[in-house]
Amino acid sequence: MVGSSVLHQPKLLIPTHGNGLEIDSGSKREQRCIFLLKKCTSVEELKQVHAQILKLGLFCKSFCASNLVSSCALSEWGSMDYACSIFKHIDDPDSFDFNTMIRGHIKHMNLEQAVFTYLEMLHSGIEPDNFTYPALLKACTRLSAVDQGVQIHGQIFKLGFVDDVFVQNSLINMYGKCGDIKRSCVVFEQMEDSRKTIASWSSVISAYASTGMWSECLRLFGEMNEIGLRAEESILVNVLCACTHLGALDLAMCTHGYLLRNLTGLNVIVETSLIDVYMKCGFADRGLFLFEKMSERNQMSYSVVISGLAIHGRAQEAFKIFKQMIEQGIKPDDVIYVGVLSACNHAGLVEEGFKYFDKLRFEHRIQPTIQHFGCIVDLMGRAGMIDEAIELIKSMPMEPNDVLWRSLLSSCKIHQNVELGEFAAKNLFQLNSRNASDYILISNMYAKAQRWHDVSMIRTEMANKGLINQVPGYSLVEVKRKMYKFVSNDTSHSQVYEMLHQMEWQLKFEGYSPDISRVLLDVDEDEKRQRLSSHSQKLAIAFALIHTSHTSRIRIVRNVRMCSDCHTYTKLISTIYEREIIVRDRNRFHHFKDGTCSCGDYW
DNA sequence: CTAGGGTTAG
Repeated sequence: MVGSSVLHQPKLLIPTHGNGLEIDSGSKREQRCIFLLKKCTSVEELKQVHAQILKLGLFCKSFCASNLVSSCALSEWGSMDYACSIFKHIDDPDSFDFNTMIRGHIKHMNLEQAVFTYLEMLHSGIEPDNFTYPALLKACTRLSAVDQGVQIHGQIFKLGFVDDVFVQNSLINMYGKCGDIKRSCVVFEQMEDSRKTIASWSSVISAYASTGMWSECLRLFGEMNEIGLRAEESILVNVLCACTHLGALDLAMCTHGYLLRNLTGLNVIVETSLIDVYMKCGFADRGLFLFEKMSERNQMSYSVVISGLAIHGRAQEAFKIFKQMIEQGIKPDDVIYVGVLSACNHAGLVEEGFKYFDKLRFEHRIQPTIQHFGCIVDLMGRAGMIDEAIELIKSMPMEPNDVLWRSLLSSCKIHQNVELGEFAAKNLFQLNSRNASDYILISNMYAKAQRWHDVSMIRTEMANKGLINQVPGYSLVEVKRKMYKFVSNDTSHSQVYEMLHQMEWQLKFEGYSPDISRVLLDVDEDEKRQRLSSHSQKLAIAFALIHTSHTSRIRIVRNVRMCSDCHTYTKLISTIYEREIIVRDRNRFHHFKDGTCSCGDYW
């Protein structure tokens, strides 16, 4: 390395002999020192410059010591131990020196040390300045210590740094990362638009993203564009993430285009986000295509592809890529195993599920999480191995959660095992579920077993708990880059009902009759039929049929699982209207085409 | 004549 060979000959850098020293003016020598410090690429080199600074008696002059500390504490190659030892020798450290040390500790994740240094600073009578607070707030962010953050916010007020734009950005970010979206927003709203920097937008958008407020995230992104600010990479990654969760494929594609037009190359994070968004918005082939031509892949990239294929029910491909990953020397972690096991799940591959569950524990020595157990319990239950599933639940090192009991209940419904279904339901309700769909599940079980008395008991219980007419289900559909939301019995789009009517006529010709036996409401048959026909998914499909071109695919995102009537209905619609309909429900994708569904009616 | 502040994926 050029740098180090030069440093082995100190006299070339700082003339310590002959006239060199006397001729150079003092300021020049100090500037030379600072210049050298900037050029250091290792602690070893820094030590040599340090030695020369001491030898020349420059330590106490013109920020030499400060520069030594900052170079050592903040560089990629830095060492906090060494930085501390230099820092100790500074007789009268100023706020800059303390700030540097605090930032160094944070960079090296010694967060307690950072706070300690801050206290030391106060103790020495050095006033914190507007550079101190962003650093401290960063420490709070890392520690998720919102209470301390609030305290610091108070001090910022007192000391009058509250109008500093960097301090404000740090506050927005800190509150956001600590999950206090409200406070985060308050700081953001208090800034004048003209003073908001790209960092302010970035912080608030990522705050919304980390809280899962995806629509808000996109709304702010839109506002930012209106102001005329150009989005940067990290914001676009958050936007993609929002698209993933909302199923906004068109917007994701625009964002992809924007990235290609405005950046010279896409890094791993951006590429991984793109793959994820395509996979989870029902465009698996494009996600796969991007994955294949990635130049650099990491654990995350494999993870999104595997879990993406899983929700599309493409288990064999997921297994293949999992194998490739291991061959590449990338270790699977617990999240990737959730992907692999859920691939087994969505395809009903019981043997493979057991195989991977063993591999996870015994080959890769990962502690199974409740999600892994959840996959296996679901797999067993749906294969009819309900007793075995219960044994597994009993053997778990952790308490079973609602997801597990719900899955078991649903398996009992499928296999008509009312006795164990009641057991599962009892456990589920002990976890204080106020989920109307859970009651519907158990009532469906009774209905299937023709136990009408129990059905009505459940109905009464629901009414007592105020769960009737709760409308939890919705369907989102994207038309011309906007997401439209439908809930059951939505009357806000009158056109849709005309369309539905027309669709029903066509469906009748195909031999469809609505399955009203599971509608739990205490209403007459006509009303039941009416309720069923206005399920949100049907409304969304009708809306899309009206407003999109005949050749385009219809994509729907749901927050709950599909009812079997909607499933049958959608299969038929895909034939009658010759449209591909892709529905993402809470669990997975259903790809309807020519009267069949990619899930093979197993879901 | 000094250095330093926000942010990106399962």
